Amino acid sequence: MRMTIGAFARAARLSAKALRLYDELGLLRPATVDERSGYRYYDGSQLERARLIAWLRRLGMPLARITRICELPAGASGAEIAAYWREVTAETESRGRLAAFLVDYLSGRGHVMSGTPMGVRYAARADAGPVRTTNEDAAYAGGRLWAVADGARDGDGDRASAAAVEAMRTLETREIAAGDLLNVLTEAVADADRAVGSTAGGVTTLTALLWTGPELGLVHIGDTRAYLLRDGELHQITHDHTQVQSLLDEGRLTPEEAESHPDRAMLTRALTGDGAAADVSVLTAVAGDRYLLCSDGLSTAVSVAELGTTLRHAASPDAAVAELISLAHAAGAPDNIACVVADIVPV
Amino acid sequence: MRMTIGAFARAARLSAKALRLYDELGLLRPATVDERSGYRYYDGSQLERARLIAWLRRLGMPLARITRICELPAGASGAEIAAYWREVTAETESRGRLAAFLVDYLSGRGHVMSGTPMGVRYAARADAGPVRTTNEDAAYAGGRLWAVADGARDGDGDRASAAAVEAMRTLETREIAAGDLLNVLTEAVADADRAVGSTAGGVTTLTALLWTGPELGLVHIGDTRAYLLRDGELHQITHDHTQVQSLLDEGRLTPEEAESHPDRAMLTRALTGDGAAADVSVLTAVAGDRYLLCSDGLSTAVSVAELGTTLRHAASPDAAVAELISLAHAAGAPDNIACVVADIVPV
DNA sequence: TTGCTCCTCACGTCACGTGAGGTGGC
DNA sequence: TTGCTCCTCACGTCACGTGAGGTGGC
Repeated sequence: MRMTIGAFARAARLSAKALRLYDELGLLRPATVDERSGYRYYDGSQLERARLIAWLRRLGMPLARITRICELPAGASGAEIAAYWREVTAETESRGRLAAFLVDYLSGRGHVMSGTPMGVRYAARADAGPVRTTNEDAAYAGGRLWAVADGARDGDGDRASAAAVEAMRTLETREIAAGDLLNVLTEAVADADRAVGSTAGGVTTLTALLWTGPELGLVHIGDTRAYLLRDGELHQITHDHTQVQSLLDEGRLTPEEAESHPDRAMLTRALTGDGAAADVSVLTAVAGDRYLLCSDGLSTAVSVAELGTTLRHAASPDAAVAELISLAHAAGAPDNIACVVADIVPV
Repeated sequence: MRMTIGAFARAARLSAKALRLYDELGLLRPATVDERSGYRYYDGSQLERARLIAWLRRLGMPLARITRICELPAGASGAEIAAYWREVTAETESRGRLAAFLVDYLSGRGHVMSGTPMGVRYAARADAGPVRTTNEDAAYAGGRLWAVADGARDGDGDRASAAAVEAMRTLETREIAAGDLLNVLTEAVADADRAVGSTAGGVTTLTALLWTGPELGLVHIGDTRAYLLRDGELHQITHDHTQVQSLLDEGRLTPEEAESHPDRAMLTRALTGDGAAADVSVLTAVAGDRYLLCSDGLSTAVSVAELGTTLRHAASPDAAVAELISLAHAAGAPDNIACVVADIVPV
């Protein structure tokens, strides 16, 4: 069935202008072109391809990628489209995190109290545990930066976690302009990710806090965690990047099922060296706050209730870290444990 | 603090080229411009605005909209950004539905069986129920189209549901090219939405099936439902667009809590006359399939188990419709009921 | 013959990136 | 004085939309 460009455009729901462009690019050539007049004639059998192109354009796919997909057999092209859409979703999610942060930041602005000047006290420990002889966990606490990282057991995990924490340590001395905290943290994570990439295939989680006055920057990727004890109540302030947490979020798993899930440790995000998608946010600290950063070696061995009790009663960060690690040992924790406790105190 | 364009660009994480454009557009003017050399000088206090612009650009917001947001006070600008992001999310979701459909379609292509030629048998009824005297529900069944619609009780609901179904009826006679079913359905929903818009503020749900050979187009928006009985098993093939369903999906509600939720009828999507976001998909019918379309008047009064039993045992679509409606009456259903049953039969 | 459709330029949109070629400031 | 930075064009990118001005086909 011979169709003019106009008829074909209407049937395929594309503009004539677009069809002329696709002809020029070689993406969709007319069946015949009249030599004298230059009129393009399409065949009805070309409609299927034209409609696929129209759909993919509506998805926002660039023409270069559409060209590649059109070369593929039907089964493979479906997989390619699914892959494209996963990319779009991932990118939208990462922009969504930025949007959420911005909204928070703009609504909270102006609330900054002059308040009492505050200082910090802190303690850190990375423990190989009673069972393992190697330590893939890293912990660090300094005047401004507190961090834990948990390297994957297979491969170069110990070096990956150490490299990530080491990269973050440049933040200890870096000057940070007001309002630039989020940018600085994002850059630091990118640096840490590159540092991880330079190990031989190492993978690690990272959870870190950066103290800059009442503002406290939080960076998080993987299943290490940050908790805040404020006014006697313990809050988990990070969200695990694990398969199990995703299933929980979607309501496809109950908390009880999650605890005994065989793939409990399967991460959905981590520092791998090829582009980090960490959560980055900014909190406002209050004198009296006590922060806990820890690897899953602690959070799976010790219940939230016990974490809370210990943090409430420990006299100092040092004491808290020591007690938490002996609690984990008492529970028979087979895994490495990284643990940092930091207090915000009036000065 | 006076800064050159280069220093300011580095601090704000924008390019010098971008800053020159923003100057020209009036979005971000330099504090001073040297008359002789044309050099731009910025003040440190302008960094906050520059950083906000940089963040919004990273979100993908057009400069025109950024300009409007920069005029707003901090609180209002947060709300505006949240509104923008909701738009982005809604648009991405609608593209995501298209992507999912495309992937399905391309993986399923080639599976089309030559098989036995198939015909259809169908019955429809819209019942005012024993309690109500008005009927906001509409039901229709013809040789190709089967549809139910449930108008909102306040306002022009009866006319809205009738208008939506009436608009869809043009599909009964419309010629549909192979592979064009999705486009045709999308257009028909847009027409139905416009028809609803021409009633005085009416709002309605719509669930419809269009029979075109082994392919069966499905259109769905709101809390009317479609079920499929195949091989003795009943499947719900639509997903309610209600608040309660969203809470269920997010795992914030158990199925038991959902049943007694006070806002059970609160819709998240419907035909309102200002742009429809209906789910559109294509199924492949099999001889022996029995389809049920119904309004919530039936699905809330009669359990899924009873629906299944009735559909399994009824000898004909007519008998099934009659039995389902008397079951609903027996359960004391106070609401209107729209109900369509259609069979795919070998000929 | 009259519309309608088709053709090819060519410019506009959007928000820049990336030179080219020249000058100002320390 | 030597680099470095700044300036203004100007073109390229992406996928078209929208004319202008002219011609082909029934």
